[in-house]
Amino acid sequence: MLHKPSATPRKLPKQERSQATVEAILTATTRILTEEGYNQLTTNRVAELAGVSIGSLYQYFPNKEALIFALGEHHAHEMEQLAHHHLESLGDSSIIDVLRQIVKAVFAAHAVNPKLHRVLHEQIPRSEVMRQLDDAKIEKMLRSFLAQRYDQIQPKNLDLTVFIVGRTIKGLIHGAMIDRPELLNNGELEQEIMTMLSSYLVKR
Amino acid sequence: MLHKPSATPRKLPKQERSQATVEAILTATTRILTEEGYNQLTTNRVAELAGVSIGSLYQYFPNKEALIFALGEHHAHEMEQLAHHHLESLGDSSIIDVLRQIVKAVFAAHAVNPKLHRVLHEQIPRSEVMRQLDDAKIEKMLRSFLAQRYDQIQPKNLDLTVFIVGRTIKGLIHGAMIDRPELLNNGELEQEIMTMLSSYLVKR
DNA sequence: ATACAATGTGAATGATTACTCATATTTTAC
DNA sequence: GTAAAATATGAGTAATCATTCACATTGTAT
Repeated sequence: MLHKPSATPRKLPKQERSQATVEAILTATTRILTEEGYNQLTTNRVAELAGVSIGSLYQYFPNKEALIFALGEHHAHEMEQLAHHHLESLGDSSIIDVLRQIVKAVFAAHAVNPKLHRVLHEQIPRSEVMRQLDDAKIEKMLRSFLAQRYDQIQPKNLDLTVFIVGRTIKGLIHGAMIDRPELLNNGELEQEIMTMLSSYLVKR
Repeated sequence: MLHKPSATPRKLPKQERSQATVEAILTATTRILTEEGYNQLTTNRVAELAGVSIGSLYQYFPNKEALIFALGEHHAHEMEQLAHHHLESLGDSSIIDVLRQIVKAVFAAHAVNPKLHRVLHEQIPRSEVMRQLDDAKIEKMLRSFLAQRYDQIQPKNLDLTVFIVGRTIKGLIHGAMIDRPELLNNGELEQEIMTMLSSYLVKR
C-alpha cells in the first residue's frame, strides 16, 4: 500500500489484444468479488484468473482501487442504461404514471447484477472516489420531473422532496435486495412504495 | 491475518485495572476511527494511543474484528438506550403521536456519536458478525406497535409494512446525516417523514 | 526488413501489520 | 508472607500483498 489512489487508467488499450486483456481483468474481478468476496480479491489472483500477468494488470490500472472503481463505474453505467430504457417513452403522463415508471426503473436497474451490487455496496471500503458513482443521475431526473409538476404536488420544498422520494425508492428496493429478497417475489413491495409515495406527493 | 473471527472476548476483565485497560482501548479505537478513519486503525496504534501494550489488547480481544465488533455493539447499545428513553411514556397514544415519537427517537439516536456512526457504516468492512447489530430492536417495537393498531391502519401486510416504515425512517435519517447534514438543521425533514408515513399508514 | 510502439511477463521487493509468547509485574487469597 | 491468579509487556514472527522493473514478445508503419 504505497500509492496515490487514482481513478484514471494508466494507459488506454488501443489494440484488440489489450482490450481483451482489460476485459478479462474486469471479468475476473467480478467473478472473484461475486463468488468469493472482497477479502479474496488480490491483484495477483485477478491476474491469474484472467490468464494475464500481474504486470499487464498494472499497465491499465494504476492501483487496486482504480480497478475496483472501474468495475463500479461499469456496473453503475449498466444500471443507468437499463433505468433510462424504462424511462424513455413518457413525456406528459400523469404524476402517478411517471412515478410508477421510475419505481419500475429502479427495480429493473437493481436486477442487473445483484450479487455484484451487493458486494460493491457491502464489502468494498467506500472511499471518496466511490461516492460519486451512485445516485446523481436518477436524482437529477427526479428533480426535473417534480419541478415540472410543482403545482400538482403537495410538498413545497423541492430539494427536500427529491431527497425523500429518491432515497425512499432506492433505499427500500436496495434494502429488500440485500436483506429481504423474498419481498421481491411478488409485486407487493412495488405497490406499497407507489401507494406511499403517491399519497405523499399528490395533492388531493 | 491468521485468525478465526470471533466476537467473544478472550478474557473477562475482573479487576478495576483491567477494566480501565479495556476502556482505554475502546476509547482509543473510537478516536482513531473518528479522527483518522478505518485505514489508520491498526491494533498497534490502538494500543499505543491507549497507553497499553499490544499484548494487553490481545488479552481482551481475540482479534481486530472482535475489537471493532465490541465498539459497534457499544455504540448500537447507546443508540438503543436513547431511543428507548424517548419511547417510554406512550401507552395508548394515537397512531400519529406514537409515530412521531418513534421518528423523534430515531433522530435522537442518530445524534449519539455521528462521526463514529458514519465510520462504522461507511468504512468498516461489513462482515456477518456486524450485520446482527443494527435494526432488530426498533423493528420489533415497531411491529408490536403496528400490530396493536392493525385495525386502524391502511396496509394489510404487516411484515411488509414494518419493513417499509422502519427502513424509510432509518434510511432517510441516516442518509441525511451522511450525505446531507444541512437537512437536519430545522425540523423540516422530521415533518415531511411524518407527513408521508401517516398518510400512508392511517385509514381515512 | 527495420524501427518503433504497444503489449506482455513474473520473479522479486518492500512495506505493512495482525498476532504470539516468554517473561515481568501486580493483585488477591489464605 | 507466600503461592496462585490476574494482568501487563513489547520485541519478534510470519504471512500477506500491492506494486515495480528489466526484459521479452507481438503488432504496425514505412
